[in-house]
Amino acid sequence: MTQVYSALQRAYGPQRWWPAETGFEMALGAILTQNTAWSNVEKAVANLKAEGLLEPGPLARAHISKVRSCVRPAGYYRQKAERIRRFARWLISEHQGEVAVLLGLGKEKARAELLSFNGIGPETADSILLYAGGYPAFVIDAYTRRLANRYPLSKERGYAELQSFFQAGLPADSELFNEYHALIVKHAKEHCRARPECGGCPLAKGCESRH
DNA sequence: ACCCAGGTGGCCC
DNA sequence: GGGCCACATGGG
Repeated sequence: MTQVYSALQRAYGPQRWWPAETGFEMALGAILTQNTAWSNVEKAVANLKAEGLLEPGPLARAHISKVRSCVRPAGYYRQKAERIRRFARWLISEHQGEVAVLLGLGKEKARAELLSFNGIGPETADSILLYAGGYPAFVIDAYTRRLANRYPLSKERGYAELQSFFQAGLPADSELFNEYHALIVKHAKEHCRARPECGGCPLAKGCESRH
C-alpha cells in the first residue's frame, strides 16, 4: 500500500491535481469528467467561463441550449447540461449557493447529501470531498480498480469495499489520498497504456497482466 | 474504423 | 443485488 505509493511517487513526482479556482468549478468539473477524457472537460469549462456560467446564480438561470453548447465537447452533453444546471439550482435552494456550506456539514453528512443528488455517484462525491473539501476520502476509479485487482492488492470489487481497503491501509491524510489517486492515473496513462509490455515498470510486478 | 476516456441512473431478472 | 444499456464527444 504505502510501498506502492512510494514507488509511484519516486517515479512520477508530485502531481498537483485539480487546480480549479473555486469549489463550484471543481464540482462542475467532477460531474463533467464522468467517463470522459479530461482534455475534453477543459474545453467545456473554458466555454462555461467565457459565458460567465462558472457561478451558481448565472448557471441556474441560463437557458439549457446555452449550457448545452458550452458542455458539448465533454460528451453526454444533454445529460451533463441538465445535471450541472440542476446542481446549481440545488446548491442555491439547499446549501445557500455555496459548495463550502455543503462541505461544512462534515465529511459523512456532506457525502450523503452529494449522493442524494441525481447525477453524483460515489466517485464524483468522493472527488468533491477530497479535492474541494480536503477530506480524506479515497477515490476509487477504473484505474484504481484495475491496479487493485491485478497487483493484487485486494480481492474486493465493490466501491465501498475497495475504498475501505485503501483507507484502512493508509493514514487518513487528504494530501496523501489526493496524490495517490493522481499517481495511479498518471501511471496508467504514462506507463501502462504507453508500454503494454511493461518494461521498466516502477511497480515491478504491478503491470504484468492486462493494462 | 475501431477503442477508450478521472461514471451514473434506469431497467430487468 | 448484480448484469446490461444509454448517454456523446474528441483523440490515438
